[in-house]
Amino acid sequence: MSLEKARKRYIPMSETMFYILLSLKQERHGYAIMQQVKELTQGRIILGAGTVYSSLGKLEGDGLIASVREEGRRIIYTITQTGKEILHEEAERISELYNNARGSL
Amino acid sequence: MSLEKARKRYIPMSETMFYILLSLKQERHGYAIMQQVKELTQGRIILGAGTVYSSLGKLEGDGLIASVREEGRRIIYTITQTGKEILHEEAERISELYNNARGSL
DNA sequence: ACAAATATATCACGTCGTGTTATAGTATAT
DNA sequence: ATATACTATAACACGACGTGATATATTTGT
Repeated sequence: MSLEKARKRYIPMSETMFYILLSLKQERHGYAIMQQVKELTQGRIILGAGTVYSSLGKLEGDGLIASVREEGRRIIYTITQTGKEILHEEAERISELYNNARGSL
Repeated sequence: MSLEKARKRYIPMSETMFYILLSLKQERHGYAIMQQVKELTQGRIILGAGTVYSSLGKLEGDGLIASVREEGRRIIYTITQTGKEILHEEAERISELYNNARGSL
């Protein structure tokens, strides 16, 4: 899939995709992502296994993440350059959203 | 639909739903919402007619907005108390998202 | 040894956003 | 006056996504 197409599909990105991508700024495997996202959101977001592994498949297929190695059953992923660019754009979108949401806090 | 069910369905809320709900803090009709959202996002979000009117139907059916009156063909909506509460929770969620996203800006 | 936690995979389901098409009134320009 | 663009709402079909459920297997703790 082209970067252009990836951009179209991933902006706006779901909260789930965003947190998975964010957690992969450091190398991690699926199960560790679940724990990291739970921690980042103080337990608000509990990702199910189905969510994590299907999301990883999509993100990898679209070139936003890549598997770097395997450790036994574990498959270790990391974010790609394309993924970083899209994450950055996503952060800008969230910033805009935040500025518009502040008045409702 | 109960408030409890509405909360479950609307958190996390889509960006589209959020902006429509936000724009209804002041009374507005569908077409005016399209323009308001375009303005709030500096042209980034252009809502299609299908998106706006189907979203208004869902939000009204779930009690987050209500039609207050009609002016010819125009149907004027406003946010309800339930809608305000959910909008507030949503703003809190976005705030958390923003704090986690800042490192990627 | 047994239970709980770790770890991945896959399927079916419902919801949502969007493009498209349709319809029609209103305002502006030529 | 008439054509064009803008305003305004409605309904449908489609694809993408998030999730729960289920299955399987390994490892760790008690």
